[in-house]
Amino acid sequence: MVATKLTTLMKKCSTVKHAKQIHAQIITNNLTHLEPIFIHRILLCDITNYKTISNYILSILHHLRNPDSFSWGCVIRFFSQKGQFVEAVSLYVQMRRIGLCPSSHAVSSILKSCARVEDDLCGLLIHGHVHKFGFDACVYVQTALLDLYCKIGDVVTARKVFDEMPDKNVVSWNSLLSGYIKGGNLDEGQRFFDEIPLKDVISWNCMVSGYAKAGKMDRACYLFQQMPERNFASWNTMITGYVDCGSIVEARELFDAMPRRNSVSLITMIAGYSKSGDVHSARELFDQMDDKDLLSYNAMIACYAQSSKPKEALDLFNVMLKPDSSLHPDKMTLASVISACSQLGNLEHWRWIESQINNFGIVLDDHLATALIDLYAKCGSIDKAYELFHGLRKRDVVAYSAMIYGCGINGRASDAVELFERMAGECIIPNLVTYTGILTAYNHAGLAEEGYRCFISMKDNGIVPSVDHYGIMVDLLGRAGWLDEAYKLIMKMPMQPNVGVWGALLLACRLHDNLKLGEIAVQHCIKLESETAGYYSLLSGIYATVGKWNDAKKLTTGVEGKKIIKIPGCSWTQLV
DNA sequence: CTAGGGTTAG
Repeated sequence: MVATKLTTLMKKCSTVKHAKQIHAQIITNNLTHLEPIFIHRILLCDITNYKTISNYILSILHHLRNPDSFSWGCVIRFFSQKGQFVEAVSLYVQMRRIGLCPSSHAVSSILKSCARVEDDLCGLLIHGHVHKFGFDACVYVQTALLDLYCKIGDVVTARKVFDEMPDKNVVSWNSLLSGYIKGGNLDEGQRFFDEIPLKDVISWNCMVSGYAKAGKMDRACYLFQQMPERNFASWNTMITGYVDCGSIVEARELFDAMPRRNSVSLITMIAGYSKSGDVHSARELFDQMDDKDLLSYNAMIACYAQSSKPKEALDLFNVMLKPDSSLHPDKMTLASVISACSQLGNLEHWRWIESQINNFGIVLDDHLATALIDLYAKCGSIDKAYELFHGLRKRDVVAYSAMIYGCGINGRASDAVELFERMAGECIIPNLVTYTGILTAYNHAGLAEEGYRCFISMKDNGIVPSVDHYGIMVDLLGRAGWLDEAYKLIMKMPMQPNVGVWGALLLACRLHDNLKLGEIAVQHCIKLESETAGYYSLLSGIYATVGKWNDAKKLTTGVEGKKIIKIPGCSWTQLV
């Protein structure tokens, strides 16, 4: 019997090529009545190339002589499961236009799609269909409905749906539990969790995840230990929890204690090490991965970019692009790569990045555009940066900060101030980075008084200046010749001044030939950093200017070479 | 229904 044989083959089918062969045989044997079943089977295929298979599935659907509710339902479920939610919704609309009644597959899938894109309007419309087409007793549809209400934040209605369900399975319980947890209602969640008649591993994971996300690791750990069974997600949730509250050591202990690890475990640890600044350990784990996927590369490249290692980030990006790797970079990859490029501040990278974006068909979103704004601004093309900035869908604190800093380093202080004020007008609270930008702008323009006023106003926004902000201020006051004020500011610092702060004062002393403060500054500089040649050179410069030739000579004897120190708020300054 | 990734400074 050909039909039986083909059905068996379809069950085993796992590639597009194979599916097409079977499909051809169905056509030649005139077995088109099998096609709805065929679609159902192919949906079970585990095929990695979603794009190709999506188009193929659609072409089958459109070539069916009589596509019925079942066929449509299968296809809609396929798109929903593959994360193509918008496509799924559009297919549902098409199906309704033909006048077909939706199957339970179609309705539950479309509810899931609405939930994922948080489209409450479409969701409410489908809620009507649930009654209209008689799915009040279908546990799948009802569960999808209650999950939709959880996802759009309406737990009360979700509870109502739940209470009216004639049948409930563990997924229904878990969905509502997840709704309570997501809404931050841990106590209510715990009470509900205790009521679940047959808890599965997901019920437990959900509860553990709730405590972990709230930073209550003690409670999460207590539950974790009581779990009757654990899967990858259980362990990975705990690791994420420890990483998020900065306990990288505990995270690692758990990671090592896992009976088996998957790529999520490794990526979570890599991101954790990245956050704690341990690039070496991150790379060690990355190298241990057998099959590195896109997300592993993204995590490692991001780690380098965030740890001021742009060169390494770009090197790894190039490894990823090797012809045999078949990995296709996405927005996440490019965001880190752009960040790396702008750290290098090299104009050549600009064109290269643009070609990469085009090559890989990456569509700019606000995140990526913000990274590009930074790149353009650092390359001195403030107009291009502005162009992108105006094109943003939503301008957040990061975008404003990048733009303000960009104006600052390009000597456009008035633009920076205007942006800063417009930002306040939009009720966006500036953060530490924003103040670094605006103070840098004042510094570059030599606007000491305005800069100082801005610095003082930081506390109005509840921002505590960091040591770097003090560095910029000392530089700003010092360059303006207000050396005593700069020194007083250092004395009032609530934290230990670093070499950047004292270096800025020393530089200002050289600029204005202030020997008294210069000697103090240089003492602190050499105490904080043993490489002292540059500091002594500066001091000897002051001695020379004020005519103390002997002191100058004493200092310069044995001192050779140049020293580069970093003064926050200004560019790399080479001191001779 | 549970677990992993991006942008601003230094």
